[in-house]
Amino acid sequence: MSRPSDPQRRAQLLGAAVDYAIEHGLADLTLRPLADALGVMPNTLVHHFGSKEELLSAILNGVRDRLRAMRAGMQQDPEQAPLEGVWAWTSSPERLAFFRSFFEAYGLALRQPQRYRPFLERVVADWLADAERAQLTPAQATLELAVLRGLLLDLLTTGERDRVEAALSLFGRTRRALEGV
Amino acid sequence: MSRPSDPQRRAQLLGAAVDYAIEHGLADLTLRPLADALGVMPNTLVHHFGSKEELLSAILNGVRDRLRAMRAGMQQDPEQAPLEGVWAWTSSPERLAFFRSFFEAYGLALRQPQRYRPFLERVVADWLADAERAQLTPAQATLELAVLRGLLLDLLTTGERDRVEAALSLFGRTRRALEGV
DNA sequence: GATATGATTGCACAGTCGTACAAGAAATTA
DNA sequence: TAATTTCTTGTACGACTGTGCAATCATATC
Repeated sequence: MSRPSDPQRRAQLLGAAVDYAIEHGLADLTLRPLADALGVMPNTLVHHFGSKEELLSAILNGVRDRLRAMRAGMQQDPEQAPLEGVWAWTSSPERLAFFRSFFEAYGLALRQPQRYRPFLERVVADWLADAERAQLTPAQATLELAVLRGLLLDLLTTGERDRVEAALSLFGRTRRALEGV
Repeated sequence: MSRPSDPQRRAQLLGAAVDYAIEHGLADLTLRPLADALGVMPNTLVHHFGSKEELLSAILNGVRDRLRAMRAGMQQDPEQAPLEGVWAWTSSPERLAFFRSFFEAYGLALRQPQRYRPFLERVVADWLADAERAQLTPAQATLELAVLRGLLLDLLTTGERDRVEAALSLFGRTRRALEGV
């Protein structure tokens, strides 16, 4: 008796919006330029997401989901130590633009936790769940995540890959030293 | 022959603007509410800073300067290991609101590096300079900064202080283990 | 084919944005 | 006091914001 709602349409728009946001940033996002890029009217976005605020929240979740999906598809080099492998993948030049937007999203979410709670609830928990599967203790997983994200912040800030990777290598050595004790 | 320009006026306005930004956030900052809070007209801000964009850049630098000034005034407990002392000071509840804004500023700056270059140029370099004075190697200083900021991100995200501090303690142990080798 | 509903559009509106411009107030020197 | 410059204000304007409403198009069922 009626036209069924298309559940893929929202996901399709969201994917394109996430692409756009990663390229153009999140903080200054407005509906009209975004809608132009997607080839739709601003109203269409409001229709599918309710409001700009909800759209932005969905985009943040999309950025986080994309990180999770990217990491799930990551091929670990068996020659490398686990953390070094994750670092090599993470800090690869073609992914740095994404992580710039990731940290922008992270900063916005931290500033308005009630608004972006879904992002915050999983941005750490996802990693901990993966690490648990790798049989790390919560403390180990937490420390690895902190080192990884902290060093990534540094690399994005300064571009001084040698110094940053020397720090990572130092971390690897200290860890192995503890295991040897 | 003329009224002299007041060099303190700009600094005074900037200080109040930084206070306001730390309380209300940076991404959604607009001139009118800010000017209201400072008891001036929006034009006054434009007069002293040139434009909203330059004001925002000055605020970011102000946030970074405030962190530096706060850390310079930090009293280190001689009983504590250096890094644990810095962590205790950093993660103190009354400072978490500040660091929320700090990471918001950091995220915005990473997204538009040309616009906020002064912030980025010193947000890591300041720490490295301090660490060099403490006779740390660049790799050590870089790793400590990454651990500290990474764990702080985690704490701000999850509030799970026990897990985060367990990770810090683990880091301390691994470091001491390496020294012992 | 009629009909009902989702998806999209076009238009419009009220509100807010940054800021340009000109005038007044304040403060200094000649 | 007069002159000069900074600081501040008041007003105003055009641009842009998000989004509500009604109409139109598209796609399904009866």
